[in-house]
Amino acid sequence: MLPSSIMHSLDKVDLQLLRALCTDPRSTFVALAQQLHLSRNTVQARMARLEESNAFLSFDRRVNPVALGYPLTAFIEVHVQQKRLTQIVAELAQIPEIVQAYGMSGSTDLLVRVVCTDADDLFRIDGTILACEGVDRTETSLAMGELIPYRVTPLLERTARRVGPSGSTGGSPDEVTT
Amino acid sequence: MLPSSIMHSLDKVDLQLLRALCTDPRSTFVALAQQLHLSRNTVQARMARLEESNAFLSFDRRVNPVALGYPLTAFIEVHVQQKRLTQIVAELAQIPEIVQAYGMSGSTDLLVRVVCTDADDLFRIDGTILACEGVDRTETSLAMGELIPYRVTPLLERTARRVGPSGSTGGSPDEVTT
DNA sequence: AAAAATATTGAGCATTCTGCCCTATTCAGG
DNA sequence: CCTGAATAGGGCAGAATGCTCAATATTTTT
Repeated sequence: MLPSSIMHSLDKVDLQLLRALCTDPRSTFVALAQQLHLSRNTVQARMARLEESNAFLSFDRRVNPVALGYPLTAFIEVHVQQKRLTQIVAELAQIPEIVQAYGMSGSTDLLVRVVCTDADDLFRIDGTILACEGVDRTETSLAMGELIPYRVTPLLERTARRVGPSGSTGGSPDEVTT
Repeated sequence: MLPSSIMHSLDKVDLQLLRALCTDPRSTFVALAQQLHLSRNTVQARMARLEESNAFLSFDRRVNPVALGYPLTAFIEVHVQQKRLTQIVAELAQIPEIVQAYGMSGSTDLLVRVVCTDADDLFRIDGTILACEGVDRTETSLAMGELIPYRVTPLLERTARRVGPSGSTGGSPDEVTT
């Protein structure tokens, strides 16, 4: 579930902090303060606020599955009987190789992200998914490579440019002008 | 591109470290050492080794796009003229809302992950993608919700159980027995 | 099996960082 | 203008870090 605690909007300082952390995730508060010409107390307060407002997702996302021995990533579209959706999700959550699942609009019910050791492993996992009661059909696509690695820094930089000195991302970024 | 520097396999201690970091990403080395009954130096050496071997992906992945003002996530299957794939990817990388793109097997050429502010924004981004020379067709699916939030901890825990006291994940995890 | 290489341990030191407190100033909203 | 929130800068004690070192344990190689 998406967090429901986004209680404040991010201003330029927040964005700069996030950007700096993307550059060096182990930055100390002191270093961040120097880099951004802020007081250390401010960095501390801002970071606490970002934590509280769920600006940071889980550390899991930084763990490279390849390093764990799971070099393959696949996306499985899962077509289900709607009335059993909740149970199915609970069952899928018991499969460790399923690292994420979205409920989707349109003709796909679930988009399931899977990591696996090899093609046979993928086939096995697919079978496990299909064995769940209420799962009608799956369509598997193997990711051959991450051509654009996950990044938000272009967004951070653009949004920071747009909001100006002390503005915030309240509402839609596109509504904010410099 | 996937990192090509996975030069060593993770043993149980590495996995436990990663697991502990998933629980508390701001853990100090001292705290980790106490928690795992290790010497602080060992934690330090292990963390350095994990860093060097690309066990950690970018911090970007921890930044919640919702907090940035991008509450919607969508997956766009992009069908392209193969010979222009490289140029297309370069062009797609110029679009900040595209946060990730996989080259896929099968009938889908690219799976593009997009964050956006609303449905109109998504429609606009889709148009931008379609405007790239060599892009034939797109199919957009809107993620309605993250039913299983991204997690690797079940994998970490299972692999740690499997490898025993000092084993490692060299090769396929399924080949390792306790 | 023995030797060599590597990893771990625990101790230590100087430096830096953190959590927290405090007061003064600035900023933003009514 | 007033008020509350945020920022700044200073401070303190304790904790953490980066690094060194020698001894020990473990793993790998011969």
